[in-house]
Amino acid sequence: MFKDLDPLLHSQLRLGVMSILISAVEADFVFIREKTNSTAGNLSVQIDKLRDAGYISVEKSFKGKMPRTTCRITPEGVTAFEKYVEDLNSYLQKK
Amino acid sequence: MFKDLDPLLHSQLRLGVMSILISAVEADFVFIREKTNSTAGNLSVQIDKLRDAGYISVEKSFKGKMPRTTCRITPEGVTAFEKYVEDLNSYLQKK
DNA sequence: TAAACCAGTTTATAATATAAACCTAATATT
DNA sequence: AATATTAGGTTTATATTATAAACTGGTTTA
Repeated sequence: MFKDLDPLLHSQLRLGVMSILISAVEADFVFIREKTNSTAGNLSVQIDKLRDAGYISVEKSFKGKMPRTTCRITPEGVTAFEKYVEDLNSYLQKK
Repeated sequence: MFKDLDPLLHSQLRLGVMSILISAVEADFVFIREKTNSTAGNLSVQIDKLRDAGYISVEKSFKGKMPRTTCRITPEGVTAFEKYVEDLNSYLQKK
């Protein structure tokens, strides 16, 4: 009846990160932090988890002299996100 | 950009319980346990939380000699569920 | 009458999310 | 030129949550 929901995606902040990345080519740390209204510490941890799962790739570079962290969704991330959305539908059928 | 998700509903098991109850007049403990494929202990805890929040009502009776726990969704529960589904949509927009 | 079973509850533990504290370097202030 | 402030994070500690294990009270079966 109900599909198991990917626990990595069933988290408000990680889902927000994935939601941003699925509709953008890339997004940097500060942009994501602002859009998700999260703290840097929490975002840092959640980005690590998404990267460890292979759902996103993370690239560190410099914008001028300042560090910059850029995230992109991977093909596996796209697949996982789409599956999550589909699985979620098993819970949301209206009466 | 993203709506905060009601933490009480953003839980696989509690969402499953609410999903069952929104489309049924009532459902008993055993039925819910089977449909959600959960353990009795976990379900007991999650049902308490939903009841404490006023999202469901819980009635204890006997079916013959055996105890029976029947759950129903409350109007507040319906409202909360509908809001959750709507808020969730802010995360699920497809590219 | 003992063993197994049903319908749960309580409690302990594991997992997770979040915030607080910290780090390194750049820029602005006195 | 020192000192404070800001930027862009990371690490670590704590609070919350989910889950499983153990237990309770009663019932049915052998």
